[in-house]
Amino acid sequence: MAALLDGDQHELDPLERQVVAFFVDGVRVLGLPRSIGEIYGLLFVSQTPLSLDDLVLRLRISKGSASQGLRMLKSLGAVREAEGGAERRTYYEPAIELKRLAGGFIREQIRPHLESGKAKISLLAETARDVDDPERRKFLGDRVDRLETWMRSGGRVLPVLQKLLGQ
Amino acid sequence: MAALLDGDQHELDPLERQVVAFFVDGVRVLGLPRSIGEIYGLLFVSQTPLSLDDLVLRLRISKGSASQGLRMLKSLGAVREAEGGAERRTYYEPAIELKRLAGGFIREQIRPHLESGKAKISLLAETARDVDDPERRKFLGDRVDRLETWMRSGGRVLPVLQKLLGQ
DNA sequence: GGGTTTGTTCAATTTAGATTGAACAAACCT
DNA sequence: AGGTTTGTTCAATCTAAATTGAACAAACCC
Repeated sequence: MAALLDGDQHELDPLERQVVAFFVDGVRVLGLPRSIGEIYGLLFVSQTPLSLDDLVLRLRISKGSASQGLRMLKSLGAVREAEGGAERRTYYEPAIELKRLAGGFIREQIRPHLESGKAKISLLAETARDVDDPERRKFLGDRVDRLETWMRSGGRVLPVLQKLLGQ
Repeated sequence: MAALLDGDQHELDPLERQVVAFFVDGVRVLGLPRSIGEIYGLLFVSQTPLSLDDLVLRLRISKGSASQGLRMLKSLGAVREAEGGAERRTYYEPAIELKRLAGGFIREQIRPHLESGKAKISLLAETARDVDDPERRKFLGDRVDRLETWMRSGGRVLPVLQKLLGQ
């Protein structure tokens, strides 16, 4: 029978809620969905690894959300499957080294956009070269150069960022 | 009478559309609304400063969007009011120095979150100190320390970022 | 084989937040 | 004064993206 008064033993305690809320805010700043913050947050306060079903039960999110959220967190290098447990189901634990977290985010979220940005600028440069009016063409060439400078700066900054965060 | 065949002289030409689309994608990565990218993008390709009405007319966005978008862009230091023109209405031009753009973004979007993050971690630390079970308390203390380390790293990185982008 | 557990996929739904547009205010004119 | 231009505000609407949940698949059991 279902528990009376909704007195679920599944609910988060106040501390867990505080931590989860912290990470929900955190990932929003990074432009990631709320569920990512909830999942990572709960893993972060947990003393033991958690399974997908644990996340569904305690966070009251759907299996779909939990599955997709874990996939993204794995691709970011922010969670890993726990070793050991000869169990059937897999348990997850958080990566807590900033170096790894920042590295995954840069690799998965920033670099791809930087690359596609460079490609779009190349196309832009072509379009700008075909402009008839010489003065307009010159102006556009300057703007395109400016964009290329931005991208170069971005490319130079990322490795430094990674190095500084790896400590 | 309205123009026949929707042959508006207001529509963006293909090059302008390409540039606007570039910035729309760009600001989405930064978590800013589409209209911000449209406005900055059109200013960026324009050889002359543009007024709020110019933006409304050419981008076909509402006056509300244009007004709020310009306000945010001003707060980010990404646009400024053009000098000269003794006109009544104000004209805007884009800031194109990466140093200024990155500085504004860091000041307006990143630092506030970093500060509020530190505050939330302090509260978290208090909550964690009150936990009864000693083992649990120790674990949570470690996690809180980890968060504090992250924030310190973040704080150290920002000035370096600004310095590197200012070139 | 059938039954159970664990996890994935994706069309339909929900929701957060961006956009609209009408009312309002401010600054100018004659 | 009243009229016009320029820009702001904010409740209502719209839309893009996150979430759901049911169907499906895969891996194990007996």
